[in-house]
Amino acid sequence: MRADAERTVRTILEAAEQVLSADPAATMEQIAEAAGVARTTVHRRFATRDALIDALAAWATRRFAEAVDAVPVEDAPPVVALYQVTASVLEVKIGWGFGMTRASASPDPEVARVHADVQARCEQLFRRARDAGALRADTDLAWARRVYYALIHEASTGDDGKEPGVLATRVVDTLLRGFAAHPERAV
Amino acid sequence: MRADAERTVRTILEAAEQVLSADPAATMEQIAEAAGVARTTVHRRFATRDALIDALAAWATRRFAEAVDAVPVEDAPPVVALYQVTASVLEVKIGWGFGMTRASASPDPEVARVHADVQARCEQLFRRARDAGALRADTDLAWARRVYYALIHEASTGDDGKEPGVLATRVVDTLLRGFAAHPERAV
DNA sequence: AGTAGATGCATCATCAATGTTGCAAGTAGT
DNA sequence: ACTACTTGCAACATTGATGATGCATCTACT
Repeated sequence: MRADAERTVRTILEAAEQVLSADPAATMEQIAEAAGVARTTVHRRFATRDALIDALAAWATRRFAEAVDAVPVEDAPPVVALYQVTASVLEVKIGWGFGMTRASASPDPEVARVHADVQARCEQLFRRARDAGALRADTDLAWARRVYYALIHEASTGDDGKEPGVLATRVVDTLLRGFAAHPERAV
Repeated sequence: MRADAERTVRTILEAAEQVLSADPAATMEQIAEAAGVARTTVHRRFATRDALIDALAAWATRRFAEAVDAVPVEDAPPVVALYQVTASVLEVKIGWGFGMTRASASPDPEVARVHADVQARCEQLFRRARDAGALRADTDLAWARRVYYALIHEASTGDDGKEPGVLATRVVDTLLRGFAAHPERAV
């Protein structure tokens, strides 16, 4: 593939993530328009709509895996690692958008594997944090992970323009402390 | 309208909420199937797909408004009121699903008004909580509200079968305290 | 400069979803 | 029991999205 074609593919995928996360029923036309290319070009690169979506899932998964891999999780205290992972993930602008939600159902087993792998790393990180005493001993890890995902999603879709570091601080801070002034006697 | 027709409309709306929140691009056929009626019946009750979606937004908004109105927010300490509102909202099984996300963009000004009203009550509740010292003084109310919505959404879409009270406890607890064992020195 | 590859544009076929209608069978409310 | 309403079913027209193709133009790489 020529270099300009490679760029086009990336542009289309980014536009697709953007458009589809806003409206999962968006048409190829809308995606093409957002990418600034003709609709036929999209079809030349991705045979069918499903093929585009699968490619998007694979792409988003790869980017997230890279973001997570970039952090030496094992070498830092759990909470520090959590912050670094969060910042790294938020660095990837695509948000916890359309591509990621489809990754687990991808027909490509490799994609599903990578996605499950990232999920497992996340789970593991929370377990370490709990075992290290950073999280309460009775923490429901599945619930904690879901809340973590939701917070990342909120942070990534909200007011943009903020530094990833600032957003990561907000996410981790909220995840750990909540909003109460006196948490120990909140409930 | 006859009583059985009234039931059918409700069944369709509930099925639509269920199906569309799982897949916003779902077809009328899928909705009809989920409702256990013929597709033509859906079209008889809702002239167009948009009409169905608008009706769904109106219906969901009304149910949420009722759930919020059922709580005497002013008569209780903010945190207690927050818990009660949460439980009341979670009682309404539809989750923070498809209907609610469309309510703010509804063509019916009355629906938009009610939706904005609920939002304002929520905002107000958080402000009271902050002013009363229950939330930290530097709390970003918009962020807190978004996190609150996200938590309700997660709680309502997760493992079902749990009592609304249990879920509400989990939501409010997470919102206020987070997961840290020692919040005061978490960050 | 030359060539293979890439894009835009116009056009076409196909298909699935939408929306409509008529009719027969069933049911709520009197 | 009667009637008006409701539903299911089958058939149909319409529309919009999808996907394919041929051709002219342009551009990246050698």
